[in-house]
Amino acid sequence: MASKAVPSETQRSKLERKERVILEAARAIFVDHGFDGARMQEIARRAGIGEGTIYSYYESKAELMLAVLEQFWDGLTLEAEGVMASVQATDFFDRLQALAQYHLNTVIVNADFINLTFALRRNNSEVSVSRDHLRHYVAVFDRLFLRGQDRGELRTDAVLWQARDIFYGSLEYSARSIEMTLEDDRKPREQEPVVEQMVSLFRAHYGARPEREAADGATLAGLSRQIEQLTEKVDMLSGRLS
Amino acid sequence: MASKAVPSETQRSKLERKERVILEAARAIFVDHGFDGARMQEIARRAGIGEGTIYSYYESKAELMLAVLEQFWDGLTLEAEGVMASVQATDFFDRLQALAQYHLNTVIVNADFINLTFALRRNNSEVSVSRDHLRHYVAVFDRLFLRGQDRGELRTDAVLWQARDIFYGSLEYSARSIEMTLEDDRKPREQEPVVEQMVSLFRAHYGARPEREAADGATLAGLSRQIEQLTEKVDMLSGRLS
Amino acid sequence: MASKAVPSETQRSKLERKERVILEAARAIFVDHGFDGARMQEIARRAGIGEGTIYSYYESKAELMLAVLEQFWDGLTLEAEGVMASVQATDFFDRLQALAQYHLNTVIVNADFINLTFALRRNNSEVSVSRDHLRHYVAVFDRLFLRGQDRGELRTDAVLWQARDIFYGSLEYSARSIEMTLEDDRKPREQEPVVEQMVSLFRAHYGARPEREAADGATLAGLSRQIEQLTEKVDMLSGRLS
Amino acid sequence: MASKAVPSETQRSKLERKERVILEAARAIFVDHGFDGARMQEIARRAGIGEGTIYSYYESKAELMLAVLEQFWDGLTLEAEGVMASVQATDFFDRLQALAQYHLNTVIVNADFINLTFALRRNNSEVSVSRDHLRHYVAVFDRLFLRGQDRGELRTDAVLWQARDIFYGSLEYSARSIEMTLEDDRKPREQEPVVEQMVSLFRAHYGARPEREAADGATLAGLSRQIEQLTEKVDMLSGRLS
DNA sequence: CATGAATGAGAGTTCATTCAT
DNA sequence: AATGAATGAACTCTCATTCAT
Repeated sequence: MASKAVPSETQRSKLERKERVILEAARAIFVDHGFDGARMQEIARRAGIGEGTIYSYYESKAELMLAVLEQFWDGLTLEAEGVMASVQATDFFDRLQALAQYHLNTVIVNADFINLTFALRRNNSEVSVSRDHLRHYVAVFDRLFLRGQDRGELRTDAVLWQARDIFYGSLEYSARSIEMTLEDDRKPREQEPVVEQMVSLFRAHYGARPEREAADGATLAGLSRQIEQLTEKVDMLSGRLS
Repeated sequence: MASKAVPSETQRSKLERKERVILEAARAIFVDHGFDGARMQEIARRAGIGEGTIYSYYESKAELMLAVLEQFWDGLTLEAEGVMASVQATDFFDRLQALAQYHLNTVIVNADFINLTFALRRNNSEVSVSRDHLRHYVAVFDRLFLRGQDRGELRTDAVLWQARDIFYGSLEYSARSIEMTLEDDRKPREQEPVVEQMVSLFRAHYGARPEREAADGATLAGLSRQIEQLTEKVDMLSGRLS
Repeated sequence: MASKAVPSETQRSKLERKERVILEAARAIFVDHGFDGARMQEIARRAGIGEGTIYSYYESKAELMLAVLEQFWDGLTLEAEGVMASVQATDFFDRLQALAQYHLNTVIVNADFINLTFALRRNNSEVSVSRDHLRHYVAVFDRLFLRGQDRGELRTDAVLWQARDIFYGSLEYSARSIEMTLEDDRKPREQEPVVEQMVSLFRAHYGARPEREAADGATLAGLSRQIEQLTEKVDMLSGRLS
Repeated sequence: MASKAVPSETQRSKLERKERVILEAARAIFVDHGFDGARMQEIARRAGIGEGTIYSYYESKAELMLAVLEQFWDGLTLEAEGVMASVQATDFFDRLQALAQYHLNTVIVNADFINLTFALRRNNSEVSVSRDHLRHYVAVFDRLFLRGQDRGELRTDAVLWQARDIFYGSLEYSARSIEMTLEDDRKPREQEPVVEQMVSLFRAHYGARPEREAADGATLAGLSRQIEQLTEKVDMLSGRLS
């Protein structure tokens, strides 16, 4: 950088490439051995560089881990958005199925990192992925859900946060269960039923019901939502006062 | 002589007490710093004993961690069973609410350990809590659900594993969300709505529906409860303002 | 001791018996694992007593080792003297053969201790067997040799210390060689030839030679013995082949 | 780049020099305190390097000790061969005297290591110098002796292994005696008489006797050698059959 | 006197980080 | 900029010795 006034594009891209190589190597090693179990030497060897070189890209092991985790979550977000973009269907439930499929598989494949992200948030203040990175990921679901409501496919009185918790929570719990049965049982649990059941739960529970009693039902549901919104306002007010 | 052949009750209980002290200290330190971050010296200091003493109770750090984790999960199971035993109601949904309440709170308080349990299962084969310990815990839900089906309160075509995944998965995900809002936001998410929404999800989705007014009745009851809570909040708010 | 003015014979002998038990156990463990490799706990367990008890007999591990070593050398001396006493023959060379046989076997069986004795003399000033104990042992040879000179069986111009060095040194070196071939070779070196060659060396080199035919006689006798041994081997071989 | 692909001669020799420094320091500390008594920290301090550095040259304390011991024995072998090469005389006994002188002095100076070598072979399987290293050393004597037989200076019926055991065994035993008198006595035993007596023993006992009865003696000796060769053949035959 | 649970200093070893080349 | 040899603090675990019972 300092050696030339304007680093050529080649130099810049070279550095960026090396940074990617380091991140990739670090990711592989961190996944295999966890944060404490990973050794910088092994990461360097896998990246095909010297140990010291890592330190001209990242200040410490913790910072490297952080970069890996943030890249991981950003990657997830991009992938999830890619999945949403590539789904032809406009129907909410078809799109939900695609997202569920993607998320379930992702969680199974990357369970280590998802665990690590939250495990490290607690007892290693140095390695704490910012909430924003995590929120961006779940925002994919939020957008899908809100659009479903806008399009009249979902009940308008549905509570977003609950739907979100159910969606991600159940899938992650299922992933863990699936993985545990993989370890030594004969018949491992499959992924498809999990996805299907999730979609059918959403269809039954959050799907709009265009039937006759809609009037009364809608009235009650509407009341409920109004109350909830009011509650929220009161909460915020109370928050400001404290 | 006699003291050797038959260790007196005093001696035996002394040893057992010391073992408990060690486990308790170990648990505290492991929670604070994770497995690798925990120092045996600190555990010893907290237990008020010498470092070497730990090793006459547990062969290694890993074994100690394992004992802590298994004791933790066994404790959770016992507590959950205790909660179920102490709930007077026989109604499935009331009992479910009690269990959800307990689990949500437990998961918030002990998120560290739950994370640790699964994080260690992956990259530290030495510290791997047996599946049985984990299964015993979720069996509490399974028994409750099956009984609900037997009593005709739940649809008999419901899939147990899905219900279980939704129950535990959503609650744990919610707990994580709640905790993240606790860290630095003004208005933390509350536990009660999570529990209530979970119960009402089960009621709507898994509940047997013999009568048609049930839906309305339930909704009205729910509304009533929401209003009550809102009232309470407004009261508190006005209390603060005065 | 203090509890009664005069400890009864029973008490005294009890203590002595326990002391013997400790020494025996210590010896076994020290031989198996060396000084540093031996653990006091294992010695106590083998002696069938508590760990602390050892310390009321010996101040430290080093002192215990010292006691073991001194007892060992005293035992060797007594045994060697016993061998000398039990040999009927008065002929020097017959007696020498008995002593050589005993020493060679002893050195093979107790090589560990002999090594340990001298290894510890160097780098562990605490565990240093007094020279007297060692001298007492070799004095057995000295007396035998001097008597042989007195009786006119040995040249009077022979140098005692050289004869002694050759006797003990060669036998110990042979023992080491024999042991090394024992480890993994098919055909281990035997003890008998070593003893015989030692005796014949002494006969030839230190024996008084009054008669001239003695040389021939001795040679012929040697040939006769060699032929006998060969016959025996051939017999055994032909036995196996049949 | 160039520095990586081809480590300059300077770099290579630097590493080799450091390795020598470590070995030298380790040797000094091991000699002073024995294997278990030696502290890695002290070795590092003496070598003027950090503790961890040792471990990039040797995997463990045991491996370091092994390297020290093997270097020691290889060094002895080279020195002994050097002594043999530098002796002008072709006469067997002159050459033997040189070797005896060298060995006796070596054994006195390095008694620690020789003891350690064999002490560790027993109760520490990790630190066991290969038999080959030890055999190479004694092969110096074997070659000298066989050449003496070829040149007609030594009796052809002499048994090599006995001569070897006597040579090395006596000298080592003498060394030990000399050392023990050094410790606190007024008049220490000297080295020269030991060497001289050893040479004169060989001259008298193994030297060829060109005197008159040579005819008869030779015949008898020849018979003896024939028998011995036959014995050896029978042994080999028996070895093959087992 | 005998015990063995408790101790804690000290051992070998690891590995993130530094820095001379 | 890149390297990897060097570092040494910090780790887990051992075990001779002590001492309350």
